[in-house]
Amino acid sequence: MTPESFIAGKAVLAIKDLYNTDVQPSDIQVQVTRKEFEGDYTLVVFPLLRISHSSPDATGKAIGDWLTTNVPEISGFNVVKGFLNISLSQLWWNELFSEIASDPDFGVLPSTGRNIMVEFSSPNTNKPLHLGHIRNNLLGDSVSRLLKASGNNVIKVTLVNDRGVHICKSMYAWQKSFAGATPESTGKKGDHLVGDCYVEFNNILTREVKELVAAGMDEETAKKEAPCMKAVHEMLVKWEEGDKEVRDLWAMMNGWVFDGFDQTYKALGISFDKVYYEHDTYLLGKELVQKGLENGAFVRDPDGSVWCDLTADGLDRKLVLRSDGTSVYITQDLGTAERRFSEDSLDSHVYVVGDEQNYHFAVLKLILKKLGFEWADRIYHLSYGMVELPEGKMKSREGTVVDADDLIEKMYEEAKATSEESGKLEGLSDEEKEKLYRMIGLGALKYFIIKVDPKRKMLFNPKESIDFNGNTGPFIQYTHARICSILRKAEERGLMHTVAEIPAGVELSPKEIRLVKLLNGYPQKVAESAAALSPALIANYAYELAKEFNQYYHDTPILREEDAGLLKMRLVLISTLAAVLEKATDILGFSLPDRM
RNA sequence: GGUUCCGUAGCUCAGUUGGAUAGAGCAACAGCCUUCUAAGCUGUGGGUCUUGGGUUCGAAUCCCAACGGAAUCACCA
Repeated sequence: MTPESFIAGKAVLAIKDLYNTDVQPSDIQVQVTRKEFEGDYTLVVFPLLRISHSSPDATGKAIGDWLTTNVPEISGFNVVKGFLNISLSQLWWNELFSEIASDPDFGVLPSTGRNIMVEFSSPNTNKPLHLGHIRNNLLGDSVSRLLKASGNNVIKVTLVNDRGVHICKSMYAWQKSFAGATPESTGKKGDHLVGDCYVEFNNILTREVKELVAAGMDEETAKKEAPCMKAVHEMLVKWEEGDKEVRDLWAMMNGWVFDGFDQTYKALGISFDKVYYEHDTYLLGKELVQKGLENGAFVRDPDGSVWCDLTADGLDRKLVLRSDGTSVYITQDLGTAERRFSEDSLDSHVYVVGDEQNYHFAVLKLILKKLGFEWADRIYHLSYGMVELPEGKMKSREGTVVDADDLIEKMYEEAKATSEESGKLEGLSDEEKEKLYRMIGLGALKYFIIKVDPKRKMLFNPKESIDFNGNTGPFIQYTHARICSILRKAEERGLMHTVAEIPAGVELSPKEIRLVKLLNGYPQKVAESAAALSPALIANYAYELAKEFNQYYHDTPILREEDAGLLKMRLVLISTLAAVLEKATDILGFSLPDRM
């Protein structure tokens, strides 16, 4: 039981006794007392005034008196402007502390038995990953970990967009300008090579459009009539027909890209349980069109196209099948959703996709509902904002994208430079050092991305890069390293630190109580965070906990403490802190070093 | 134009069922390493929470309007 609910429960009894009125514990507002006031938890009395028919102060005092008299765990109170600040006894804190410290599964929520699929990353295979993809990947990975920590079975999947015009463009440009070039021959990572082809295609297109416009054609038409565009569409048709030459080229170039992506995923520490490829799934959903026509959800226009009318829901009419009988993007999304829910017995499905597709997902859910799928309500679009640069959106054509591989490497370099400067890593092997630099660089990057509320767009300034001081991943890593350092030294001295060894009657200081309070809030934070699909809440929690420890560390002796009981208690406390920090950052997707 | 989202310190961001004097980090300035790791700690300055109304004991938070920004509304994916 949390202290909040404990106090609320007792307050219910107090109100019954004092005012002869029945209220529910949920009617009682209890929050952690703000730093500047004395007390541990605060009961807000304003909502109770209509029951007490008395002033805020008098009501607070009456309830406070009742609680201190009747509840041994409550040791005192004060009332400030309608806020009843309650202090809990040392005994209470000792018990709560040992409960938390002795539970190895603290913060692991009970199993829900629910199967949740999380789709994220879902890259196109015509260019390498950039910072925008990093946000998607890190969010998806972290949300998966979060949902798992809250007791769900999580299936991480990605849908690779490996077919379509975009990849044909790269293929065409390769034939035209790069024929024969391979990752091996150029020494380029495969996805980057294919990305170069894509850029080259745009150069060709621009050139051709310019010529056509110079010859008197308007730009719109020129973009369609350009020889390279026509060639690309021809290529797409050939691909669909299964033309061997086109398919071979496609398979080869996609292979390069997959190799490149694998390296990036590995560097980010990200993996999937299942990989879907669009060339396998893009025809799904057609049978659902038939179903929709039968149950009246869809209508067929005279030209043969099929639509879903969503105007009654405040949206537009949505095309689900072209007049030529081919499907559109949403058709395959309908089909894949249906297939996944039945194949994997899903209870819900989270799609990590940028907020530019909010409309698409609103439409998707609505149509699925109209098709009669009750699970449509359990589809969640984890919509996140774009990553912007100081000069605005990233534009691959203007060369303003922040490349994922470059950024990861840069973070590693900075971690290395900072570490070498500090000179604290003496005695570690080169291999261990390398591992550490990677860990710190990745921690900095991941925390930087994850700490921001997903739904907000965020800004990345390449010039300022990502900090290693202050509210950052390395700060949390550093905190952990500090704790480990103390525990190492304690071990060298043969000092054990188990809850059982703490003598009875050891008193927690106000700062220690603050730490226990924070620790105590962790499970609830996980639950809240999962409900909101926002790992940012965990990130902020981890920072708060680390910050609180550093303040505590600064003015509280641990190994130098002479009182053996206090020393034991403090060792237990800091090892519990380290454990919770590890759990929290594990959800965020990065690791904490033992030293740095 | 319709719909949706956003607007908090110079900058980047917290602030979640409405609660006390709106908080961190960065940047600036002033301190703290002979003492458990200074990637740390302490302090100073910095705010019309875009604006104006409303709801109420109480609003950054909820409602309405205005202003500013973003996304989207394809027989594209």
